[in-house]
Amino acid sequence: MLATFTALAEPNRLRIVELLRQGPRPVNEIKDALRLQQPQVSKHLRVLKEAGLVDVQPRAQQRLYELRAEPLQALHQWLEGYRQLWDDRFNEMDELLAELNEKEKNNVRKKRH
Amino acid sequence: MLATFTALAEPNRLRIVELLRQGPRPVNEIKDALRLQQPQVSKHLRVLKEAGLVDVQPRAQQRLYELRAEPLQALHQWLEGYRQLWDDRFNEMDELLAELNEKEKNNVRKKRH
DNA sequence: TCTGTATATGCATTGACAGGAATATTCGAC
DNA sequence: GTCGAATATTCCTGTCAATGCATATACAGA
Repeated sequence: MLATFTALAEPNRLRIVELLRQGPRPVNEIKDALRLQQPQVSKHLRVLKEAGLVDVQPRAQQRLYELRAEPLQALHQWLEGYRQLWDDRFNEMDELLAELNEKEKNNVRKKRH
Repeated sequence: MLATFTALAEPNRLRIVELLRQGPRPVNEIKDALRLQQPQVSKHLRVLKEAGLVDVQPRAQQRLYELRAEPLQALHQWLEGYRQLWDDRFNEMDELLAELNEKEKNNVRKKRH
């Protein structure tokens, strides 16, 4: 998870990932599409690869880089654990709990006096 | 998006977010739970706040920090755009496209000869 | 108003990392 | 095996950000 965030926390790497969403690309195409220098592209791709975000397949002297599903899927799943923050179903549950808490407070007050 | 990744690309900040998943917490509680020094907690919370990931509500001299839904939901949604990478429904579509491509290639060959 | 508690900020140090330029490697074509 | 195209690596430099420590601010209570 951390590794994924770290890899994506760099503007050009994020752009590369967004580009690769449309399919595998050789280094040169990435370089042209994003107006980067070739060495920087290679370096960013290295980082992305080490983070497991991309895979390479050699095609003659070219290297086709493609997105890997796993880390992104894992991230997606991780966020599911936070769904309660915005999901209505859970907001209803919140209200339910709030109600229960209200009653509880009242009970406590009654006991105190 | 980038801002969210940047904010979460730091181990202790990620831990803070994961802790806050269980509900709002004052600074001191975070500090104790994660064994950090109070100033660093405040600083990390500042970054998280500037990234829109948390909100604060003063409670006397305490500050309750709580997660905000929006950036995480946005991230979740962003990942939906990559779902095709792992979603079976889309894999089937891939196969379909691959089939079409095969046929196309054959057509091209026929035209050439 | 003084005190203690909770939190924030300032400053100095340090390490990580991105960019640029030059160079190295790989591999197919001839 | 030489050449050129595609890609990777190295070295250098500057910048940014995390940490530790010290200190400042905010606020409640006596």
